Amino acid sequence: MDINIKIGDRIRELRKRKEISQEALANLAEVDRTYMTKVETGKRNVTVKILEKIIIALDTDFGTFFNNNEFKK
Amino acid sequence: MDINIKIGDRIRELRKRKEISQEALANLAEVDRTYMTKVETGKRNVTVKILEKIIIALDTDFGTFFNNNEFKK
DNA sequence: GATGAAAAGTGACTCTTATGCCGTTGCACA
DNA sequence: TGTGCAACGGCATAAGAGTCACTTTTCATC
Repeated sequence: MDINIKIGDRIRELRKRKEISQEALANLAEVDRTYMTKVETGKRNVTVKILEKIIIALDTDFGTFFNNNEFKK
Repeated sequence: MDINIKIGDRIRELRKRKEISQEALANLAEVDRTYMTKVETGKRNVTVKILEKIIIALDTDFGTFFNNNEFKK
């Protein structure tokens, strides 16, 4: 599966777990609300810096974010 | 520490473990040799797709790549 | 120590794409 | 029928991807 879709799915999963909206997460990560939609739906190929902002906004870290079966070969 | 430097360091670590040159890794990942240098030294803010190519070239996966103390908060 | 080759790093450049920001739409539900 | 949330398309601009000529470092061998 496409890596951007996997990442979008993972962001959505962690966001729902926190019970916040895309807009709230976007504000925490300091990115645009409509951009966050595109990231979650796998339509954007994000850079590491942006992904870091989102991961921090989700109150987690890269190790935890990628510690998921979808990211194991 | 800057996330791009952390990632560059991690790539270097795994590359050395495989005992191959930047050029060899660059060829495997299908990126330019000088581009690989810049990634390893943290001078590029790579996109997820490029990082994926490098991770695959290193014969690993995202889960393993980020399963490292540098990526835990 | 000198020397040469392989490996790694740098600066500058073009081309491509990520990012930020619009307006608008669809949906659920009070 | 209005409000919150999510998704879409398009555009401008900033920044990433890709490449080249050149320099510096590394290191084995003399």
